[in-house]
Amino acid sequence: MARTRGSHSDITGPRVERAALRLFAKHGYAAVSMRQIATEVGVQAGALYNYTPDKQMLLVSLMKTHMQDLLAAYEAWPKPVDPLGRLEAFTRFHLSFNSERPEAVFISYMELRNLTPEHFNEIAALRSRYERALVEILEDGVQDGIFQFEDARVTAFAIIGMLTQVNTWFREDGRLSRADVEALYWTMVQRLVSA
Amino acid sequence: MARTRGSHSDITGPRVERAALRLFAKHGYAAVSMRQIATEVGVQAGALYNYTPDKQMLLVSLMKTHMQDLLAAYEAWPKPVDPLGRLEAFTRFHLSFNSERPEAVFISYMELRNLTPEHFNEIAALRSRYERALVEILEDGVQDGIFQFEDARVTAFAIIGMLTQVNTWFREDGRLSRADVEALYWTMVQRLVSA
DNA sequence: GCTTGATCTGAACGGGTGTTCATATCATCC
DNA sequence: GGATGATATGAACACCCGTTCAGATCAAGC
Repeated sequence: MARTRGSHSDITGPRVERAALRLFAKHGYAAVSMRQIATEVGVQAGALYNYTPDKQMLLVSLMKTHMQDLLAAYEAWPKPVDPLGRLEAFTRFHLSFNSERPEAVFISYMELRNLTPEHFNEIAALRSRYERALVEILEDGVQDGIFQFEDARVTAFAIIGMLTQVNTWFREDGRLSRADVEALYWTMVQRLVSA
Repeated sequence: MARTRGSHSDITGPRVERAALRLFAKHGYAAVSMRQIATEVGVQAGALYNYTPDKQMLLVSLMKTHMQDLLAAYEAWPKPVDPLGRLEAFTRFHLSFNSERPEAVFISYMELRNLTPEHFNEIAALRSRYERALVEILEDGVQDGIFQFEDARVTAFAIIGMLTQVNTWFREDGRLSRADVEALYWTMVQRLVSA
């Protein structure tokens, strides 16, 4: 038998990506086989190669898409002009965006080591564009005299580190709502930088 | 031929662990084969089974050892009695301990998903003992009136998140020394909690 | 309703996987 | 110096891997 229900390129393609995302996040890139992904999609392993040249590019595509989505969404996020408002926007954006796609966030951090150097550099460049956005906010705030700290880059790393860590413990049905968490972290971010 | 150079149980054992630690950290548990570990040790794959019942237990053993080392080292670390001094001790201990064994830290965070539920719970219990130590410092400081924040557990997570993240960017030969980093982060931790 | 092209199957490829075990080697003790 | 036990080899086991491809199937266009 061949396939039993017709042509579904535009349906199968996204399903392959979602299955790969889910399985890579759960078990790790190396631990997931093409046959497992195919089974989740409801297809034979060979059919996956209509949608990706190989397994590696499936991972690269997921990570690249995620980083590009991150940058695009951040650019589209409403931002005030004053540094304090921009810092609040960054904080809330980061928490909100990351909480909505924990699997992609996890993969994009965790599977960097499974990339070839070229792909790694590509992803790293996207990531550092995002980090630089925060550094610029911090530097602007210092010039305005409303922020104060010793090292903008380290402070930016600290902020991103503490915000990203939320995904490791936050649960939808837990003690705190998303709004609670946003409020708590925005308070902490302010403490970290306020003059 | 059999082995060519005699009995080395007490030498080979640690070498197996070190090789596994290095390779798991670099490529991920699932991506590393027993034959790769054996090659790094300079032995055939079968010989590894003199030192571990299977591959899974090799990982579990590394993670458990790391977490136990962490707790033991923290208990042995000199600690003042006042909350502020204890918080500084915790901060400096965490940075110092983690910077000395980045591979074990990485594995213990990254490979949790490759553990069976029982082993996962065992490791998670050790980890939360460590986290609870920080929470207690924070709560004591609030009672003394020298700390102030809205939620001790979230603050503890934030602190640990930002401290642990250092390992992702710190380089021995970078712009900042370990002492620089310790000082910067101790300042930031104080800002996060001071009344 | 026939053709075309996209999509999928199913089998096959060479090679790698974790693990076991009979056998060989060697350090140590008597 | 011969026996013993710990340690290592190397081959084998059954199975899974990513990838390829000829051929089957089906939707859409004429």
